[in-house]
Amino acid sequence: MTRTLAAPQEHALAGLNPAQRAAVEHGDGPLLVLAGAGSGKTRVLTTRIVRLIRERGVPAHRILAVTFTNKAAGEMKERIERQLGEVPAGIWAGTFHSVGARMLRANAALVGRTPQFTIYDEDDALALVKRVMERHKVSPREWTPRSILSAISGAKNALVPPAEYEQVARDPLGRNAAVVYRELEPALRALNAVTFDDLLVLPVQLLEQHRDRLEGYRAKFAHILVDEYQDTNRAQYRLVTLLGGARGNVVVVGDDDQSIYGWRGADVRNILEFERDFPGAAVVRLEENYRSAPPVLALANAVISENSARRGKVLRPTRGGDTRVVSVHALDERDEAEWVVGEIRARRGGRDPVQLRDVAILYRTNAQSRAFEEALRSKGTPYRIVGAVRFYDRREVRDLMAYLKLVANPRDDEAFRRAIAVPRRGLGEATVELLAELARAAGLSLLEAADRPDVLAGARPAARAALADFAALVARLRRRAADAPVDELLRDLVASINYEGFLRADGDNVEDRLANVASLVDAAAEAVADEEGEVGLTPLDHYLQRASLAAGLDALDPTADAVLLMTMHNAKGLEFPMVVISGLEDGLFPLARAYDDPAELEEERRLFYVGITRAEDRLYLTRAEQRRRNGQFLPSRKSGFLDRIPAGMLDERATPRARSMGRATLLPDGGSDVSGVPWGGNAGARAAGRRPGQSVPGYRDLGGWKSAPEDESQDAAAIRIGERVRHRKFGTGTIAEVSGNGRDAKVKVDFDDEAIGRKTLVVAQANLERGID
DNA sequence: TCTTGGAATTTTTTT
DNA sequence: AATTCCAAGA
Repeated sequence: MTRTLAAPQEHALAGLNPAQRAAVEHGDGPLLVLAGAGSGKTRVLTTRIVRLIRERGVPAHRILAVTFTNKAAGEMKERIERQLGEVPAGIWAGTFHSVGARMLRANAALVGRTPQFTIYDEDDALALVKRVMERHKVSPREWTPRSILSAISGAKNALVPPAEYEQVARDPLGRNAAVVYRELEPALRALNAVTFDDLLVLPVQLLEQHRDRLEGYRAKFAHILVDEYQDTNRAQYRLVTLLGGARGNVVVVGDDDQSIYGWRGADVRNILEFERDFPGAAVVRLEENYRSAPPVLALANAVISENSARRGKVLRPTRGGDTRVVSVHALDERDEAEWVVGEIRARRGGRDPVQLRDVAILYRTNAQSRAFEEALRSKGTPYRIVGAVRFYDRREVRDLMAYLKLVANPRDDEAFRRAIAVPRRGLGEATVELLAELARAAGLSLLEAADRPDVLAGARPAARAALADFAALVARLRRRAADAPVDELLRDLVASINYEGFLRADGDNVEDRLANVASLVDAAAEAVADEEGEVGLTPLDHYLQRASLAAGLDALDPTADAVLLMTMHNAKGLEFPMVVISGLEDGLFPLARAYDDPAELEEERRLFYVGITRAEDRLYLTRAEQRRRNGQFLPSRKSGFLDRIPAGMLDERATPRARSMGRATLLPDGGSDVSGVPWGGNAGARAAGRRPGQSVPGYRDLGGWKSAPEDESQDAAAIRIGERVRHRKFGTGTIAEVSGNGRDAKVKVDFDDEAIGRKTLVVAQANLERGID
C-alpha cells in the first residue's frame, strides 16, 4: 500500500473517515473500536498515539500499547516514529506476554524469582510436568503429560489457582491435573522459571497482592491501547482492567468476527460485553474496508453471516476490482500444490503481474505446508515459511540454548539436564538421577551439586570428575557472560564443547545443522542489547528473554521476494494481493472435531473469514479429493463452508489432473458431471487401503469415476519444448517444459489465452492435439 | 553408558 | 511419513 508520506507534524488526521477520526480524537475514558477486517484499525491506533503525544502532551513512557505479535509492536513504533518525526522513547509496546515478562523482571523478588528467570516454552514445561508426574505417581500412560499440561494451562489462563482448582476439578483428568498443578508451582519457583501462562498470571498476582505496585503502574500508564482485543483471555483481560480500571483510559480495538483463539482461553465475551465492564464506554464502528476487492468482501460477508454469535456487521467495499474468487478442485495435495505454484508462476507474467512477496498460501494445519514446500522447491520458486518447525525448536539450536539458559539461570535444572547430555561425556541417566537425588536432599540445584565433592561422595570417581568439569565450564562461561556479547559467548561455547565434532560424529544433515548453528551465532550478534530502559541485565539475559518470546512471524526477513506460507492463525493482521486458502475439505477445514460443537464450528468459520479477508485482489480456495494424513491417503469431501456459498460467487475450476480423471474415466453411461453416481471400485478407497465397495463412515460418496484403464494410450513421438498443441478446453498453446516419461509424462503448456496461462498437464490424460499450425 | 533397531504413535491452531 | 519411545545388546 502506498501512502504519501506527508511531512511529519502535518495531516495526522487527513484521509481518515469520520469513524476513524472519532476514534482518534476520542478524549479520556474507555473506548471500544469495533474494527472490521481491513478497516484501518492499525492506522487509527498509531495516529491516536501520535496525537496523544503531540497534541495532548502525553509522554511516550506513559503509554502502553499491546499488540498481538512483537513484530506488530515494532511496526507500530516505526509508523509512530515516521508520523512523529522522532522515536517514541520509553513507550511500552509489545504482546501481553512480553509486557508481563517486563513487569516480572522489574519485580521478580515479589513472585519468588530473580530477574534472570527462564521462560519455559511448551517443550520445557512438558518435560517438567513429566518429572512432577513421576514424582507424584500420576501415570503418564493413563494421563498424557500433554493433557495434564493443557488442563493446567486452561486453569492458569482462567486465573484459577491450584487450591481453587483442586476444589473445582471433578473429572478424573482434572483430579490428576490438580495434583500436578499443586506441585508444579513450587517446582517452577525452585527452578527460577515461569511458563508462558505465568507471564500473564504472575503479573496479575503481583498487582493484586502488592497495592504499591498496582498504584505505581496505574500512575505510570496514562493510556492503554489494546489491539486484537477479541483474542484476550481471562488473565489478559484482568491485566487490562487492573492497569486501566481506575482511570479508564483504555482503548480496545477488535472484531468479534475474527476471534480465533477460543481454544486457548480467549473469550469473545470480553468484546461482546465491553460496555458492561466499562460503563460509559464510547463505541466506534469501522465498517469501511480499504483492503479487499468487492468479490472478496462479498464472499467474506456471505461466509460470516452464517454465524449467530456475533454483534453483526457488514463490511463495505471502498475500492474497485472485479476478479472473481477462484475455487479449485484437485486430485490430491500434490496436485493442489502444483496447481497453485503453476498459477503463481503464471501470474508473475502477463498484465497486472504479482510479485512473489505479494502471495500468501494459507492452511489450517502446519502439516499441509509440506506439499507446497516441495512444489515450490521443485520449481525453484523462493518461499518463506512461518511457524511449523520453528528455528528455536531445532535440536542443535535447543542444545546450545540449553547451555545459554543454564549460564544465565544456574537454577534451571531442565536446562542442566539437556546441556549435560550434549555432547556425551560419560554421564548417563543413572548418574543424573543420582545427582538429582543428592541435590534434592541437600537443597541444591543440579549445577550447584555437580560442583560439590562432599555431596557427591556416593558417585563414581569418573562421574564426579565429569560433573566437576561440566560445572567449571558453565562457571567460566558465566563469568564471560557478565559483559561479553552473546555471539562471542556462543562461539566460545561451540568451541569448548567441540560441538561441530559432535555433530559430525552424530551423522545426518550435518551441513544443515552447522548452518543452523552459524545462523544462531549470527542472529545473536545482531541482537544488539536494546535495553529499552531496562538496566542491570547482561546481554545474555536480554537475548534469552527476547528469544523465548519471539513468535514465528517475528523472525521473518521482510525484504525477501518470496511466497509466504503459514497457518491462517499466523496470518491474522496481514494482507496480500494474492491469497490461497488450501485444504477446504470436510474434516480438515473445518476440522472434524468441530462438528459436534456449534461454538467450535463458528470459530472455524471465523478463521475462514480471517483467511478470506487477508486478500486484496485475488483469492483462491483449493481442495483435494484425497489427501495423505499420517502417511495414509484419505478420501475427502468438499468443505461444508463451500456448500453454503451462494452460487455464482465462485469461479469453479479443476486442475488438469482432476479434470482429466473426471473426463477420461467417467462411467460411459453416466452424465458428464460427478454427482449422484455411486462408487464402483475407486482410487480413493484403494489408496486408503480399503477394498472397493467398503464405505467410509462419515463421507458421502464422491461420485462415479473409476481408475483409468491400464492400456491407456501413451503414444508415439515424445513431445518437444516449443511444439504447438491444442487442448480441448484451453485452446492452443506452446510446450514450455517436459518432465517424466511414459504414463507419468507431464508437460507445461503456455496457453495463448493469458487468462489461462501456464498449465501442467499429464500427457497421457490431456488429449492434446498435436501437429497444428 | 550408549547405540540401535523395531514398535508405537501421531491433538489443530500459539504466546 | 516421521518422529518418538522402548528394550535389548555392545
